[in-house]
Amino acid sequence: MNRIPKPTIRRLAVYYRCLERLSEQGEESISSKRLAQMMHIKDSQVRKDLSYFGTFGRRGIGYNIQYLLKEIQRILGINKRWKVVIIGAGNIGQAIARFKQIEKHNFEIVGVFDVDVKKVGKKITDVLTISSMDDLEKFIAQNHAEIAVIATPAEVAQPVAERLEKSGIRGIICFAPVTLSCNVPVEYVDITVFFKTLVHSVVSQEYNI
Amino acid sequence: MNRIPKPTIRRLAVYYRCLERLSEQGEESISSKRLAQMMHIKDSQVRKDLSYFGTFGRRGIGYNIQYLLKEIQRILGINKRWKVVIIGAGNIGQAIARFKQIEKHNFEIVGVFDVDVKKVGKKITDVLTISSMDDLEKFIAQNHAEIAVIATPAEVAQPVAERLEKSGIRGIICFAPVTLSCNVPVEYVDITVFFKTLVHSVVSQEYNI
DNA sequence: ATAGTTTTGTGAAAAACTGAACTAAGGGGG
DNA sequence: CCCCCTTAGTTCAGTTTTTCACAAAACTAT
Repeated sequence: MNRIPKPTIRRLAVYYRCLERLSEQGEESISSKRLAQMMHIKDSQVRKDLSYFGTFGRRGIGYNIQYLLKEIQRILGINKRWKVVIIGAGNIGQAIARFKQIEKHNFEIVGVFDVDVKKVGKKITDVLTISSMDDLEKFIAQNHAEIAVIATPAEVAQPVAERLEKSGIRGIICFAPVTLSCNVPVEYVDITVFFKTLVHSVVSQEYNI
Repeated sequence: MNRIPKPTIRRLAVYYRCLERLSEQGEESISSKRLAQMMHIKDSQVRKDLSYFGTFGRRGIGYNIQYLLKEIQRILGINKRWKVVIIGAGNIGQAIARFKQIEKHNFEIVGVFDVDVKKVGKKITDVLTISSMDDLEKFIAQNHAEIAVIATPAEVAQPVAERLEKSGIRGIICFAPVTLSCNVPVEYVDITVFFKTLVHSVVSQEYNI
């Protein structure tokens, strides 16, 4: 199987989002052209992206929305429920824990952990209470959590990642501003990086006038 | 001036983060090789990225950390203080408003807005109180805010973006799961997309064994 | 049927990005 | 001073990703 571009995977997740929206609006099918317009990309990009995985459309017609949703679900691996633990109950950790959208997309937050003993026991939502870091490994094993969110300060992110990996976690979303060394896939989300790249676009636009 | 790759800009923000860390540790200079190792990329990539903007190092020696920090600051446009408004005081909006890292990086959150009249007047931090959407345009003009964070539900993101653009906002960070139509730069941060791309890596790893 | 229109899937070309290799500096030690 | 090691800047080749362009398929109307 030939390699699939990383940007293609990202776009697949965005196609999914568009298709959900269209589905809610009662639409039944869509063309690559319209889907591309929704995302401000080229229609050929949409078709190429999908063609990496098979043929899902019908010439002259377009794509059946429900069918394509199912297929993208399968391709991305979101056709099963994933259990997620969050490490670090600061601003970001708590926001993620409370973020409804994640639950809706087949991710279930099963635990939130913090080193701060004053935070342990505090309720985050109706069903989530902050646990102690001491219980991390046991909890992950007992609950079969496979995904972890690192929302700790940068200094402790690496050791935390190592504990997670040893406990059987299979993928990490890292909000800490560090590059981790570990053998499971990691997605980095450094919020400040988005701010910085944004202002670069803002200031460099000035010269293009 | 020839176009600069978007990935280069993103990496520049990450170089900055690494240099800050090194600076805190009392380091004075660094080689492209070590910087590359910190980020798990190739050293030639580091040199290539920097060379788009000038020559900042000394052969045989490396880069002076303080000098390179200043230069990247200038390149990215974070050598001035940017005023930021946040639209939507839900989970994400509030978390961003309270997020210390952003303030540290020369972004100042000056206002938080929500349509919910029950939220208006509520304190988010010592200095931030939720304002009414009715006051948005006047507030942006009076406070000279240039950056906005959209943390609203998807349905209202587009009209909000249009109001922001008309009010003089020059760049938008969009947490809402939509693609906006507007004439100012936008950075999209759809948290659920990160979860989805992550699990794709996780499941596709299974086959690569 | 047949012609016309729409739209997919795909191979090939173009563009964008990365990486290896080379050249030129810079410093240290004998 | 000369040799050797280190490391930045640059060039060019290789790889990846996007875009183009067109054949094939499917529907509509006549």
